[in-house]
Amino acid sequence: MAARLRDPATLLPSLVGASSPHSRLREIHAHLLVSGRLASPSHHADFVASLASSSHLSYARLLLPRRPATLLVHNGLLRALARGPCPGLAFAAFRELPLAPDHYSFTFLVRAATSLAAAASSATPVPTDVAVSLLAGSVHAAAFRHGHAADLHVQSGAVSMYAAVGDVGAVRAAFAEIMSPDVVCVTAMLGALSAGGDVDTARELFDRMPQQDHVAWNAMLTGYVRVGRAREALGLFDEMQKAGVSVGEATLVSVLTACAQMGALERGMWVHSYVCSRGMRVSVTLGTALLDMYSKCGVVTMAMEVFESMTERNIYTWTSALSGLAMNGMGEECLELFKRMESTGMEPNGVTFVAVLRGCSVAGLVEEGRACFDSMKDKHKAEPWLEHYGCMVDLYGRAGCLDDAVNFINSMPVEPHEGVWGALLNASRIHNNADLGKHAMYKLTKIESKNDAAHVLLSNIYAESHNWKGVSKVRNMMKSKGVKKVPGCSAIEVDGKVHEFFVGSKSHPRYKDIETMLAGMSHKLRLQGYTANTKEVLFDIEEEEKEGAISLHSEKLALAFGLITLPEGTVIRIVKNLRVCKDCHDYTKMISKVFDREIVMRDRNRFHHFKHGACSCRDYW
DNA sequence: GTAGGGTTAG
Repeated sequence: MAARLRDPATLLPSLVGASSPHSRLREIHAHLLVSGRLASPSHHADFVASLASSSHLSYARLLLPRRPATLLVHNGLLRALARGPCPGLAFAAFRELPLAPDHYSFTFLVRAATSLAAAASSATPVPTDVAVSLLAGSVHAAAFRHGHAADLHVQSGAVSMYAAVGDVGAVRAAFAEIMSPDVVCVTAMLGALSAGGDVDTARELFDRMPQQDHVAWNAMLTGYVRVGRAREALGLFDEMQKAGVSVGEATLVSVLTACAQMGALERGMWVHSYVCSRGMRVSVTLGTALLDMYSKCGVVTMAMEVFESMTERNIYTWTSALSGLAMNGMGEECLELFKRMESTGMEPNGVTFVAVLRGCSVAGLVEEGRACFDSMKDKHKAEPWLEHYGCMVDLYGRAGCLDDAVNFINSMPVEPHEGVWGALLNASRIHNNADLGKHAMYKLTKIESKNDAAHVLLSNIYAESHNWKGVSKVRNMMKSKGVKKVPGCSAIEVDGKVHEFFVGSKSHPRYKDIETMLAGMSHKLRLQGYTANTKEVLFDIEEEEKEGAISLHSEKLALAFGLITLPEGTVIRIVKNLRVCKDCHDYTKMISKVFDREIVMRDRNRFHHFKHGACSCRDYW
C-alpha cells in the first residue's frame, strides 16, 4: 500500500521532462496534494527528492519551508543532489541545513565529494584538483566534528572518496580507522587499491576475506583489467564461475574489457551469446563494452551492428564507435558517423575529438581534420589538449605535409610534448626524411630520454636510407643510456585459448611444426618472387644478437601457428604489443595473397587488415 | 521512512 502511494512522487522524473515549466509542476503538485498523496512526511520527502533529481531544483527548494523541517526531507534532497549532474550543489544545501546533520547526511556528502573527484580526474589527464582533495578532507573532518565519522557507511564511503581523489595515504588511514570492517568496507578498500594500480595488495586482501560476494569479485576483476593484466582477469572470471558466484552486468563488462585488451574475440563472442541467450537487457554500458570489444578485435561490422541495435547511446558509446572505425582504418566512415552524432545533438568531448582526428589521419583527410580541429574551439568551445596537437601533427605528417606539420608545431600555444615529437618522428620515417627525424628525436629525447619506441623508429629511418653508421650510433646510444626495448609479443587465439609468442622463442609445444611451417612459407614466398630484405635484417635493432632473428619475429611465429591450426577460410587474428615492423608487414601482405587468407593484425595503436596482398593501412602506419 | 563496495570511450 505504502509503495503504491509513493508512486506518483518517485515517478515524477518520467512524468515531467527536465524542461517542464513551473506551471506544469504546480499542476502535478496540486494533484498530489488534493489526492492526499503528499500527506505523510516521507511522501513529501520523496516528492522533493524527485524534483531535485529531475533538475527541478528551484521548485524543490520552494517546497522545503512548507513543512516543519525534517531530516528525512533534507537528506532526500542531499541524496538527489549528490547523485545528480552537479554534486557540488549538495554542499550548498548542506550549509543551509536547518537541522543538525546525521550519519545519513554525511554519506551523501561523501558521495558528492567522490563524484566531484571522479569528474575532475576524468575531465583532464592531469592529477585531480587540489581543491577537490581539500574538499574531501573537510567533508571527513565535518563528519568527525558532528560525531558521525564512526558510521560504517561513512567510513567505507571515505575510503572510496580518498581513492577518487588519488590520496593513497588517506585511503590507508581511513581504512585503518574502521574497527570492524564488513564486506562492503573491505571491498571499498579493494577497489581503492586496484584503482591505484596496486592489484597485488588488493588480491591479498581479497584472498584474506572470510567470504567474497560478487561485488568483491568484480572489484578484483576490474583491478586486473585496469592495470592491463587481462589474462589474469579472465582466469579470475573462470574461478568466479567455478565458485558459483552470480554473473551480472558489471562482471560481463569487465570481462569484455579484458577480451578487448587481449583481442580475444572468441571469448568476447561467448559473452555476447551469454547475454543474448539469457535475455539480459543490453544497457548502454554493456552495449558499449560489447561494441568496443568487437572494434578492438577488428570486427568492425559486428561493432557497428551492436551500435545500431542500441536504443540508448551516451558519449562513451559514440566515442567508442568512432574510435573503432578510426583504428580499423575507416576514416571516411568515422567522419560520417561524427556528423550523425552532431546531428543528434550529442556534445563531443576531448576523447571524441581524439577519435575523429585519428580517423582523419588514417584516411589522409587533411582538410577535414583541420576543420574538425578548428571546430573544437569555435563550435564546441573545447580547449585542445596536447593529444589533439599530436593528432594534428600526425595528420599532416602522415599525409606527407611535413612543412605543415612543422609549422603547426611552431604555432602551438603550449609547449609540445613527447607525443607531438613522436608523431613528427614517425612521419619522418614514413616519408624517409632523416634530417627531420633527427630533429624530432633530439626534441623528444630532451623530454623523455629513454623512449624505446623512438629509438627504434630512428634506427628504422637510418636503416631505410642504408645509413648503417646511423643505425649503430642509435644502438650505442641505447646501450649507454640503458634504454631497454620492450620485447615484441604477438598473441593469437585458438579455440578460446590465447597463445603468446615472443621474438625467437622456441618454447611453444608445437614449435617443431611452426618451424616447418615457416620454412614452407618462405619457400612459397620465394617462388612468388619475394626476397627478404636481408640488409635490413642484419641491422634489425630489435634483435641484433640473434641470427636470422627477423624471420622469427613474434608476428611471424603467430602467423605460422595460425596457418597450422586455423581451418582454411577463417580469418587469422593476431594481436601485437608493439608496432609491426616493415618486413613483417610486407611479409604478411604476401602471405595473405599466397595462402589466400584474410589476416587481421592489431598493432600497438591500430589495425592492419591484410587481404589479397594489400593492407588496409595503405602502407602508412 | 533515506545509506556504503563493482560496470563503458583516448
